[in-house]
Amino acid sequence: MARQQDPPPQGLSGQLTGTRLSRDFFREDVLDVAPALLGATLTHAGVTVRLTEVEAYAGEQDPGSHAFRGPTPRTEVMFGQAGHLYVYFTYGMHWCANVVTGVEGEASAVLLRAGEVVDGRETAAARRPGIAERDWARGPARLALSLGLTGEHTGLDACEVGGPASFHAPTQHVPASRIRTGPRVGVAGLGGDAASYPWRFYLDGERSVSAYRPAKPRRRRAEA
DNA sequence: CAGTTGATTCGCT
DNA sequence: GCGAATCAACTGG
Repeated sequence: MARQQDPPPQGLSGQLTGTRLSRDFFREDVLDVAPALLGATLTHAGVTVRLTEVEAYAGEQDPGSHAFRGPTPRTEVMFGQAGHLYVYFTYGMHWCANVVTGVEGEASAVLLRAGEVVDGRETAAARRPGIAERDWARGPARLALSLGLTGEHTGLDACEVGGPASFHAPTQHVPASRIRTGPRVGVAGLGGDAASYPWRFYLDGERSVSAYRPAKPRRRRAEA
């Protein structure tokens, strides 16, 4: 088959997205890739989301990572090639999407936590019936839903030219002063030490990013 | 706005 | 079995 052109990120007679992110971009250290993804876009299934919040997970060295206890059928893709998607199921009902980073075997990945829909709004609206636009991709499960990403898409190579998913760099430079960091959200296995891993990165002042909410230990209902 | 709660399936011990 | 990288709906301010 003839070599396909990089599919234009849809609609938007122009410059909503920058150059496509290559596999080399994702092969770098996850702590470098994660902040560099802020302001970048992910396009899949007719919708483009501009990323405003991500989290870094550093493979087998990271007690918060699904890869911490080594490869399993679920996490196998994390140990593979950078630029592939790792989409996992949680809380009995939600899908969340990551992109694998680093060298093969390292199992690091960036969780895509929030963004704003910048193209394919009709499609996104249909996928998020009755939900306010600012909430369409606010939160990892909502973001995956807006993009139509589920477990079927785990292992999908977002760097494959002509493939169904692609990342593109921000059109405008994102100043470092707009990037904030903080503890990761809802991560178990850290023994309350989430603050030791300030690997959540977000753009300050974005409506699609809510302020950090400490995960309050769930108080078992009504004492006495 | 902040805080609380039930929903519901899978992965791993 | 247990608990999860969460969400939507609801309450009260």
